[in-house]
Amino acid sequence: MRNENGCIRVFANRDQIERSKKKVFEVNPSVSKLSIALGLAGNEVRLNILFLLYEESELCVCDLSDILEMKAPAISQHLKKMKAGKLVDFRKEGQTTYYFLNEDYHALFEPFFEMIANNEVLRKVS
Amino acid sequence: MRNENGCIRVFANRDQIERSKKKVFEVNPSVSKLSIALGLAGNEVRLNILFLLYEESELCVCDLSDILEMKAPAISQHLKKMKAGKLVDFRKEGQTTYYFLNEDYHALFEPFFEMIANNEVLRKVS
DNA sequence: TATGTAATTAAGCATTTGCTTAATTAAGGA
DNA sequence: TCCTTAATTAAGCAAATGCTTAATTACATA
Repeated sequence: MRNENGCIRVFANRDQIERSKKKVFEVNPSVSKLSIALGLAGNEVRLNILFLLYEESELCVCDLSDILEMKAPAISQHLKKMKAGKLVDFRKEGQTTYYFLNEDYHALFEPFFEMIANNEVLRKVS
Repeated sequence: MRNENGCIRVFANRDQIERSKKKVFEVNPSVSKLSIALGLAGNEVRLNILFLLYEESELCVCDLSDILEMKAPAISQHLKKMKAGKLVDFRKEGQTTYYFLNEDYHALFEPFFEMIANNEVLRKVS
């Protein structure tokens, strides 16, 4: 009973496999969207940026550059990615660009930001 | 007023910068841990695996290979990373290895899994 | 108009990621 | 023992990531 991926076993739970395949197909839009958002948040620099925007409401590139002690282009490129993913939005004031959290992602990630603020992320883990 | 990262402005909010720098330093352990976890979950294949383990309680490499229609080594390598990050754990039964969600990460990601199950992740976004 | 600042974009590069195929390890059954 | 199966590991490689410095754009102001 070989399939195209090399698994051969006789005793697979065919119902479970078929049910799961259907499920994966159905939820694909959600998984796809969420994996992009989590991937963007899943970088230490970007998570710091998101957390700082959560705490301070809004910050400009130069602020973030000062706070995180990184060069402006590096910060700008991270913000560009998060802007493309809609995690953050911005407003311009003169030559300054202020970034802030997108409302939906603010809500989505708020529990994580609160955990970070209280420094209680996965206390039990490693 | 140039600093080492090239930002020059006179009108920076020094209090805000200093307060934020201190905060970033303090919460670093949480941010670091969480960014690793989110980075692991922030991949479409791995998020599918985590969601499937949430839905089915446990699955072996061959099951996941069948469901996701990917070769066993690819699945195995993803599981290896998540095992290293403690997101998943496993038990052996004969020559079969069953993987399941780590308890703490089950709790941490449960809201996301529920959103996926109901296909209601960021309905409003893009 | 000329100069300086904020931000972005471009180009280059080392590192990481995620797959592939092949080889290896380990367990079960004839 | 020999053969099959489950899983992992190794090796190779194309693509993506994340920084750097340099160049460019846009705005403010002397």
